[in-house]
Amino acid sequence: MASISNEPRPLDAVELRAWRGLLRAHGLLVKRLDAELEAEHGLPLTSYEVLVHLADTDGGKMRMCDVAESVLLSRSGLTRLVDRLERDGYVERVSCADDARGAYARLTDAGRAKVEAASTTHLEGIRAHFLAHFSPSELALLAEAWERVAAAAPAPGAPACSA
Amino acid sequence: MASISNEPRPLDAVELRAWRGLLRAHGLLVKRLDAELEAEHGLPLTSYEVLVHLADTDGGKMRMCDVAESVLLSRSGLTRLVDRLERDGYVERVSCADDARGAYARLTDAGRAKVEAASTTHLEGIRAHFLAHFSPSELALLAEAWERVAAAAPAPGAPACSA
DNA sequence: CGTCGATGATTGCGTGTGCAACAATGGCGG
DNA sequence: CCGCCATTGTTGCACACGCAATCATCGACG
Repeated sequence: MASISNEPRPLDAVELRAWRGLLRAHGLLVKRLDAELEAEHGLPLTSYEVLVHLADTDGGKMRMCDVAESVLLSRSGLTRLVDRLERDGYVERVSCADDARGAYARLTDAGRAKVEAASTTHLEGIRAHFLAHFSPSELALLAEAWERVAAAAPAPGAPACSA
Repeated sequence: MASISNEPRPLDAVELRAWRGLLRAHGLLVKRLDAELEAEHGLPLTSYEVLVHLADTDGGKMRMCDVAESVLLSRSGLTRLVDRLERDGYVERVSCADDARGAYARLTDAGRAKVEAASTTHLEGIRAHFLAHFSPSELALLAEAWERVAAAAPAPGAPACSA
């Protein structure tokens, strides 16, 4: 790419639309998907995200800090969130044998049922509100690009606890 | 794996990476840019967004509800945010003559100076962490796509007060 | 001209989240 | 083996935000 000077020239129109569009589209999408999930399943989007990440693993359990990194939450934030999920019976904490400090969040049967039920409508929402606006080749491009972005933006200070 | 019949087919790998990548990239980007802005100018990203939108208008003033819609905040949220910006001397409230209910948020000289100073580093951040990972044609594609997404996801219930 | 529903802005309250502090444990070097 | 620092998870506190209620005002209709 053209070497960028530190000159603060403003963004051109396309750059501006690409950036602000990201902010706006993301905000609208998340708000909408969260509202749908909340309305149809009484489940906030962040809670759903946690359950999905757990469901994607063998045994449906993950270390707390790994979950936190996966959903971009602070450890304290995840503690409270798992408190709520545990109260609702969707996950349970299990201590792990090899590290007495650590704790797993493990999906319960109810939690797995919940996430499967919620997935149905959530996936429809993602398709309708997001995927529908991109061609397959555009999606492939996006998938690649996000990885470039994420790779260049490491989670601050933490290469994750299970690195 | 549980055999589910009425479940819509799950996202394929590309769709999944496109969607989760959006969530993750957005989260990382916003966190990083917010941290930079906070560190170098003591200005949270949301506050900066408000100031920028004001600076983009003639006279540097906007109706409160328009600002709220622009930055995807609730009216109450914006009220508090403008409270803080006013306390810091970056904006001031001015009542408008033609609608006694309404109020403008108007950029002060200090606010304009602040947003210009912050823009310098913020634009660098956007270029370095976001724009740098896309080619010009990809940016053009994104700009278009976000508008399709946003057009299909109207702000719930409100076509904006100054529509 | 008076009334009524709609709209703009603010406030009370509840909630979700991050930061800093803490206790418990792991892992490493002396 | 012991001491020292890093890491994990939790808790206290503060803060930003949304929702619902409220007040003032606008616009329209009879």
